Amino acid sequence: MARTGRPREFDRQQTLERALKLFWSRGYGATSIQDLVEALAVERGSLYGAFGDKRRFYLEAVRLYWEVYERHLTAALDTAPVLPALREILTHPARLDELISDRGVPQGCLVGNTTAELVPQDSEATEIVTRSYRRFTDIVAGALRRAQAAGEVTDASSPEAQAQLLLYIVQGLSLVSRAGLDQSSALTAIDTAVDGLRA
Amino acid sequence: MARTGRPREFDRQQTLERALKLFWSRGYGATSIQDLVEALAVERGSLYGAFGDKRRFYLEAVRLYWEVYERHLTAALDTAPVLPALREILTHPARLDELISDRGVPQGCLVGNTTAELVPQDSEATEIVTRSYRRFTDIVAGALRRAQAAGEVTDASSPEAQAQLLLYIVQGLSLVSRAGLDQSSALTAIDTAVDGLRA
DNA sequence: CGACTTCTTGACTCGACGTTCAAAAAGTCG
DNA sequence: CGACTTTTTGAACGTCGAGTCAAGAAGTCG
Repeated sequence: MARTGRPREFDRQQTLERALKLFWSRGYGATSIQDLVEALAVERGSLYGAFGDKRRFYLEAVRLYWEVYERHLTAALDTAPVLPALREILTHPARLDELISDRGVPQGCLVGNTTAELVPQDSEATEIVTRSYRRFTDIVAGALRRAQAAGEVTDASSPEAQAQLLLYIVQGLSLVSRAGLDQSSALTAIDTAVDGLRA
Repeated sequence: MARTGRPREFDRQQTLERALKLFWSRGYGATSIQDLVEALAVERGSLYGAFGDKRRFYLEAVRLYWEVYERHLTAALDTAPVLPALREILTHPARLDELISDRGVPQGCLVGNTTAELVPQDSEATEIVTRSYRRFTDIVAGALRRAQAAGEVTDASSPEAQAQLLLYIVQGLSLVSRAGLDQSSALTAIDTAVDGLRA
């Protein structure tokens, strides 16, 4: 099956990453196709050709966001001890360095933003978000289970309950931070949470 | 100062409350003036006359939302012991019974939704949201301080840090719940959080 | 080269949205 | 009643957004 026809002039992956940044900082509804055309330097028709309509484009960006985040999460928690890694994860709820190397960090977590804007009305978005949350708790619970067995984390609660609580904290922090972050009070709150897990 | 002119035919407060419900369930951007006209049974011009433009209308609804929530919060925490009340608050993050007596509960917390949608772009929304979060932590920290003094809550962390953490948890729970709530796992996570505060 | 396929470009369509406005209606005040 | 004020009503306006499309460009294949 030979590839024929005029070759694409832009890098699809790179364009998707740039679109992700824009969607991330402005949200789905507030980002117009025109904004994307200007920011990505790709004409409307080409975007439609490569990514489908706006909704599909956005959902693909969200999936990419989560893939990157999940890689970071898994890597960070694949070490002992777990609590310092957890603290790091809570401290940088949206630090996807690979994607945001240049500008300042966009606001909040894209999965959380999607939850606020499209869930539950959009069923496909709901599915993506639900799966992402599920993955988060599975990965974190796994790490906590090992840490409980190692005596690092208290077994007063199940790893699943602890992981669920951590999901709430990450998402809450990520959301509330949009309104302006008092770093020191956020850090002491995070320490309070982490200390609560200590055996 | 006599009131003259044609009297208003609709109840401003009641209309504001109904608009609040609509904004709450659909969000700011996704709620059109036409939606409001139909749901409130008030014509466009009358809405503009009574509430100003859409943005002012929405912000007034958010302010009302917070006033009601703050009353509930203050009342709930004005008792000892504090932890059961806190558990209740976490369990019903958006239970404003006065406003939503009929239909099902709209999704999430309106202040949190506003944060995701308008903050930080809209400075007035940012101000309202910031003040609401500040009030929450002040009220909760006050209750926790009394509870620490009474020996009910651990003093391993400051009341302020504990309150900040609780803000994250409430907002995170409220947000994540939009994607579908597994009641039992949410409850055990909440219990994990509350148990972590126990002295 | 010539047929074929895919991508590019930007003008265009079409609907939805927030907002305005003029005329009529319904009160108060003297 | 008649002057005055405010509200009601719904049509109209201008803007903007998502999505389409036709014509041309740039490749591959035989």
